[in-house]
Amino acid sequence: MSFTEYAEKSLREKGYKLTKPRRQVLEAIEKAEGPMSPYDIGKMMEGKGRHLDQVTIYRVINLLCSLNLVHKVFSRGGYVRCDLQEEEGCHRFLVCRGCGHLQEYRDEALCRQESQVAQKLGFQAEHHVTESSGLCKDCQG
Amino acid sequence: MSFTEYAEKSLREKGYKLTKPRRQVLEAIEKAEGPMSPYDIGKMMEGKGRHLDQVTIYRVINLLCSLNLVHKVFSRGGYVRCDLQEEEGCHRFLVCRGCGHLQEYRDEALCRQESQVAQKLGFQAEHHVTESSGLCKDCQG
DNA sequence: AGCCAAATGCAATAGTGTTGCATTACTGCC
DNA sequence: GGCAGTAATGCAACACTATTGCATTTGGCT
Ligand SMILES: [Mn+2]
Ligand SMILES: [Mn+2]
Ligand SMILES: [Zn+2]
Ligand SMILES: [Zn+2]
Repeated sequence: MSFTEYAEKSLREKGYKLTKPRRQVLEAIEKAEGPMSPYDIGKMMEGKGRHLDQVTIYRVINLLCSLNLVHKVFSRGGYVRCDLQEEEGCHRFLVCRGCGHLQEYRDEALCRQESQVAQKLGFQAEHHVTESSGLCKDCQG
Repeated sequence: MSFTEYAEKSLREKGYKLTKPRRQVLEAIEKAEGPMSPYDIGKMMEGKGRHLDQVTIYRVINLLCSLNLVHKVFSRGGYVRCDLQEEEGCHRFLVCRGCGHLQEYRDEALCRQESQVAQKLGFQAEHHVTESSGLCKDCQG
């Protein structure tokens, strides 16, 4: 199931309407290679003759983020589609400082250890947001 | 050694000038309880009768960030002083969703494991940025 | 005191994000 | 397929975040 298909299914199941702006934003994010800002999406639409209000784009993105269908990449600015459809737990990112390549991953053991370290400090962790920077396979050596 | 003292010492040692705007920003960040935006700092100054240009505040903050004297807290917006003076490695944050309380910590084992997981994916990690959300001691139970 | 590189101030510009309210358009139902 | 009701969008306005270029000032040095 493609990203857009999965996202549309998720929206339906949760009672959200499947509107034209939502479809368009999903399509834009599906096609994009890297993180897109809401502004980028607006420009892309404009380039195709269509028009989407900035506020609408923000609202759509917020919804998608809240459903974990897209994630904000803090170290880069912008939003990317989730590549780990329906995999539970915390989704993390590897960000290559050479080529900008982004990889999403998940690791339960890491979550456990992270929560355990927090516990020692008296903190009850619920969610971990991590972005590691470094070099991807292609950019090493 | 207080935050400001340590920061001023660091700036000197690295050949940066110790200017009035830099002192003022350091003082503002030292006093602040939570993360401050550059705009917040500007308003605070204005409130005290002084005036600092926004651009200057941004430049000072960028410098302090590059020296790891302050950190940006992505999940909240805004910048906080580093509480782990001169402790090597990746500094992480625990962010309470109840009261907003912020705690900075460090854990080498966590870094090792995180880098190891990345390695398995062919990625050579150099730095980890983590913000965990959950409940602090006071906000539990 | 005087030099000068570094840093600041100012002006302009662009991107990010939010709110309120009138209008539109999905969805479910007949 | 039309209709009703609610959810979502469009628009207008606004506030905050961030960057650039250039003229001017100033901290650190001799
Ligand atoms: Mn994900
Ligand atoms: Mn720190
Ligand atoms: Zn790379
Ligand atoms: Zn708390």
